[in-house]
Amino acid sequence: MTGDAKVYPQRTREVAAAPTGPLADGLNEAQLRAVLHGDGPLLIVAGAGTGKTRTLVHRVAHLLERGVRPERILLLTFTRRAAQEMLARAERLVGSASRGVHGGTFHATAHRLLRRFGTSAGLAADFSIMDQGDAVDLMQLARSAAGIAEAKGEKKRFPKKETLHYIYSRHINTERPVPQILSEEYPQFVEYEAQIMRVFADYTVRKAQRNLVDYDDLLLFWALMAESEGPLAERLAAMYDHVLVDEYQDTNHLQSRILRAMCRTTANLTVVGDDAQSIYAFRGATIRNILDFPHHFPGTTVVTLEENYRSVQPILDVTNRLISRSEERYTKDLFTKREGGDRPWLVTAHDEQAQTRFVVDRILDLHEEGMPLSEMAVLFRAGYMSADLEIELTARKIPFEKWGGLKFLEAAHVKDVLAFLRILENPRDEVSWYRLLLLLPGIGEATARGAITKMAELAWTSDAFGRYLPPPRARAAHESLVQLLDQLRAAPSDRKDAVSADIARVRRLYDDILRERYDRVEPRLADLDQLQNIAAGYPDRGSFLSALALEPPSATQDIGFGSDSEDDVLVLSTAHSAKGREWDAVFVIWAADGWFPMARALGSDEEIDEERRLMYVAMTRARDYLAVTYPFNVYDSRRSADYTIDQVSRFLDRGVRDLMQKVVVDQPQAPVDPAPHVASTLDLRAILNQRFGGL
DNA sequence: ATATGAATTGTTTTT
DNA sequence: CAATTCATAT
Repeated sequence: MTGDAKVYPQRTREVAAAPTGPLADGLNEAQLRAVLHGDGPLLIVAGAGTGKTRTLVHRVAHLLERGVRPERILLLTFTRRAAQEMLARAERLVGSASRGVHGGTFHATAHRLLRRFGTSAGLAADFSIMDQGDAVDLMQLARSAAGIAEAKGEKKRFPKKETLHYIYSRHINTERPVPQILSEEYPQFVEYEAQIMRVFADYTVRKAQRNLVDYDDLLLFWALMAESEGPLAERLAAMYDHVLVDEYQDTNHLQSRILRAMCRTTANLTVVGDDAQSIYAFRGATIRNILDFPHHFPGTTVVTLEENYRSVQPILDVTNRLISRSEERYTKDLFTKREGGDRPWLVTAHDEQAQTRFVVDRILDLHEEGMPLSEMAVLFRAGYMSADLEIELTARKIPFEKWGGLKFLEAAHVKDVLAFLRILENPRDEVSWYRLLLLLPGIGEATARGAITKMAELAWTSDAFGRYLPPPRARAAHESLVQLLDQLRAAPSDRKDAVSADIARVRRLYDDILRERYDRVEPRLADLDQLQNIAAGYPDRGSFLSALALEPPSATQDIGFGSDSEDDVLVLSTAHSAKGREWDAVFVIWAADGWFPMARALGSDEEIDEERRLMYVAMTRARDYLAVTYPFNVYDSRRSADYTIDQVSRFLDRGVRDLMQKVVVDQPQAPVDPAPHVASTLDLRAILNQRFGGL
């Protein structure tokens, strides 16, 4: 590739992907060393755009050609999408021989293993998986059951359910004791240590009683099984001859324990990662994993990939300097043979609207020059920051797709419907019962609790709810729910669209409830239609629910049905969701201090470093064109009626800025005539007030 | 005990 | 800005 103008064939994505051909073809010396590495631990330190995925794919292909059976290879990736993409590319190299390679996320793999071996480790076979929201709900039940004496007048400082869950999750994922987490991160809660521990104990008991497994359990149970003594652990360790892990910098301590246990006999572990792109510390990930890898696995071969195939040199100059401000890292200085290219732009916009206008105008310019929309992306720190842009794009009829925003599985109405399916699958699912009962007219907290207690007494048999006697005002609702559940249980489950049909039945009852409870009814109903479509792709309720918990379809477009009318779409994405992707042109917006880095992520040096790496990830997504923008005046709704003057992000310090071209965008066209001042005695408010007697 | 309406509040990132 | 929490009426 050169810096010359590109020719865009219909489907650029394929062209941008790896050149295929004979195995060794098109690989540089370092990549080849990694691919051909024999047995034993291998650490590939791969900078952004250095062909990390390609190397991993080729290595899988190489192992297969060496005669390793596909089902004895485990490929762990960060997202399911990444796994699929790699396996597809491997297939292009070696054909169908690659089918059968096990691939997926840590969580999905844990799930598979637990379904298969969990019963030998004392786990009930039909457990359900809780997503984060469910876990928080359950934590709330434990929290209120603990009867924390929250003196009314006093500032009740006991942590909220979300915080409790977060602390619990950190404890599992980072393996630090709870008291330590409290004293280091939540000193204000140290005094509640005893109660917090009690809530956690109760939470754990509830999970067991209700046959529920949360995300953290998936990893924890896998680790415990694999590390145990005896035949089960041996079986697990003998399952795979080779384990390969992508994005290793984003794994946590628990995950590294799992890997050590799974590879204890062969030590055939390959990990790929870039410490400079570690952006998941909030989830317990630690760059110690990648920095200490050679120590954990004696005899490790380290291969460093430094040649960048993605970006033009001026972009690399900027990103190299940006990341050089980080402290501890494997030093890599990325270089490229790609010539030409413009220096990245640093755009100071007068305000948010000017920023939006600049981005949209540039996108249209580039598009007119022949760049497809699908080769451009706009990146930002947090989902809500694209709101203004989305409005403008819609107005100008530019098709776009948003990643990592609102997930419709988290929408209340979708969770409501799923609650029905869940109690069918797992009648003991207290969280879902509770949610569902509260939906019914005439049933509130107290009644719901009573019903659940009664059902527990009746040992959760399928007719337990029918035998519960509701108070008179809830009669009708109880009756119709009993009927619905009977119908659902009686429905044939072997039909192809059984799950979808279940949802349709649920909606005969639920749609009316929805209309009552929520506004913006139409889009919500559309979501439910969408849910039915997704469900049609699954053979049965159980697999549908598990899949949903582990791989939520990220955008509605993700779902594959109907709405892919547009082929050439612009991508809007959070920096997190953009990881691992690349585009010809990238816009990083809201690069103002307090927004990127976010104000609330500035607590410690570690957090600031992580924010810097996040910006590094965002900027290194660009191949040919990069623009970083920030608005100067921002209307801050929190302080009423005042503008704040924003500073450019602290990461774009003097040295970094020197490598960029500075552009200032004012208000090029005056926006809609700002209220022509006409003297008038008309007072609209007063007129309206008089109408109602002038209160 | 529930339902409804008002106030408030706090707002990342994801498996 | 929406979702949660809080207070009040039924």
